[in-house]
Amino acid sequence: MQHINWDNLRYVLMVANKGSIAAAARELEVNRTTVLRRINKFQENLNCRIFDRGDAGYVLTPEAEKMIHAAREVENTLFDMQRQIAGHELKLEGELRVTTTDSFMLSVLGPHLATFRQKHPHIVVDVLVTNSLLDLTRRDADVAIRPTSAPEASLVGRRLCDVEFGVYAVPEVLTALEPDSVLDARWIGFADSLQSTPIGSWLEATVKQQNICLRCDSFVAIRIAAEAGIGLALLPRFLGDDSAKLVRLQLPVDELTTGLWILTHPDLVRSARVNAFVQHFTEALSAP
Amino acid sequence: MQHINWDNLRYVLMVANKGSIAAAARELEVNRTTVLRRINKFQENLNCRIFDRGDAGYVLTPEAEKMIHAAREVENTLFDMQRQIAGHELKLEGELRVTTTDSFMLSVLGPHLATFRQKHPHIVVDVLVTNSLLDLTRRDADVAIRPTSAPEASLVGRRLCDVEFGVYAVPEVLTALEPDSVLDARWIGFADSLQSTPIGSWLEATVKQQNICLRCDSFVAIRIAAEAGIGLALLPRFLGDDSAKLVRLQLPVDELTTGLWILTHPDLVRSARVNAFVQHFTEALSAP
DNA sequence: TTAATATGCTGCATATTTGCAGCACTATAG
DNA sequence: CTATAGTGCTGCAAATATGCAGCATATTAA
Repeated sequence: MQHINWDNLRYVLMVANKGSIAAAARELEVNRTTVLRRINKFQENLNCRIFDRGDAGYVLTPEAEKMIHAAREVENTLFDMQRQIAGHELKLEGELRVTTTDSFMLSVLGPHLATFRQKHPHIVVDVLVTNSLLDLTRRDADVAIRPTSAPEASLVGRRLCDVEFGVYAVPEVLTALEPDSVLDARWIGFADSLQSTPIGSWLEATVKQQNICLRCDSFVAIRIAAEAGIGLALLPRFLGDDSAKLVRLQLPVDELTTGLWILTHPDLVRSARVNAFVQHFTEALSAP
Repeated sequence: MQHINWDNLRYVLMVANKGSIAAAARELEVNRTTVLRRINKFQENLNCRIFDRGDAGYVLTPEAEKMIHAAREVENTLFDMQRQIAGHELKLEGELRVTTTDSFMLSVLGPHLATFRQKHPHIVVDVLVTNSLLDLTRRDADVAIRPTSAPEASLVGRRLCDVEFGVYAVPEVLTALEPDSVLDARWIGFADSLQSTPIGSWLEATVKQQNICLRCDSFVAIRIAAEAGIGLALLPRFLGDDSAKLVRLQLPVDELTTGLWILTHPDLVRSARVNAFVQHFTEALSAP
């Protein structure tokens, strides 16, 4: 009996998740051919057809559903295991993965990463700047710094500071405004992960859909668009006030003030590296 | 972050089970160096020391205990999965693993394997002749043919026929016997898996320990030893009666009559191959 | 004591896996 | 319609994993 290669299971699961060899290969950061061959080898060893060819990739056979369920169990067990191990790591050295958005990278993390590096020269920080949410459960990242009104219950962390918002535009846009017609003007909206935040909800409730003329998933990009005169923009004040071209409107949006949080997985709270990082940024950014 | 190779987990688990690189390599049927390198790679990627050097191999570090527990869970999940898949295999082709002892191979399976092969030419039967018990849960084998008074509750199967026993010896040994001193004579005893059977218990209760001058884990080997004049032997009648050199004693051992069973795992009862095999041998061997 | 057997580990040769380039096919946009 | 972008798949070259031989050390048996 031929042993199945357990590592091929990881590939099978990714193809099942992503729906195609090519997409799975991108996620796994290997060549497409590798994924194809491993899938075929796995099916051959197991003597079981897991995938059928679909229009745009691979679809699971009905009989493989249970198998994928088992594979997911295995994956969860192994992620748990890895977090447990990482959570007990007491050395102030090695890799630490931190995720945040481009805007907070620009404004918040940049200066303090240098001081952290000076204090802990043997910790290698991988900063993952992305405007989509990385999954701390799956070890996509060890620490997340992001704004949220209510952190996920499964994570632990602390509030670093408040992020205040303001509505901004270039003077040309403001001049063209009719009195009391701010909400009928052209606005820059939110895409993807920004859409499902409280500020995204606010904008959706406040501005008519046809008045949204552009959507971005990044505050930096929104600022650039606003500076180009595309429309009104709701921005964190640290970004808007910092622009030489933008003027802030006297539109009260205090209720949108949001906490900036530093979060990690409960399994990682005892990790020396994670602790060092959280402590450093808490001290650097906390309100007095 | 470096992905851990899930297949290395299989190696880690085997080293944990066997206690040394060398023993694990034998079990996994790979070179020792391969095991060593995979262990080291796994520890390096996980940044966690799993094993310490012991006097005679590798011992688990205390912090790795939880990890091994998780690995065992993974293993069980994957064995379950494989059995589920194999259990739904409807083709009368491919590999089938059958385990039995050398004595039943000689006397029972041999002739009927040929007729099975004629009937099902696309099923490849791997016969695992061993006097130790293979684990059907772990897929060491798909079907077991062995004598037992009570099959394991977790397995399913049927009773093929009765195996009657008799006490045998060569005439020279019988001539040297004092009257009514059979139980004080020299006997050939049972080793390993035969020891913990009802016949093993009977012999232990019936013959004094100092009168056991040899132990074997195989009835074929016991017959050979008896034919060499070493002592008295308790043998299945199909083996003893078939010997030109051995004489059967008029010692009543009817209560030792044991069922010969064909067993499989519940997950495999719907497999076409398993069913074909079980049916064939049931018909061939069942009492009328 | 010596010899044999077991263990882990290192360096070189061989085998296997992976990446790359390209092909065929399908769907979409201009 | 053509061009582009996406998909899966095949064959060759490069990279990686594995096996083999041998060394060092420890244990056991004669």
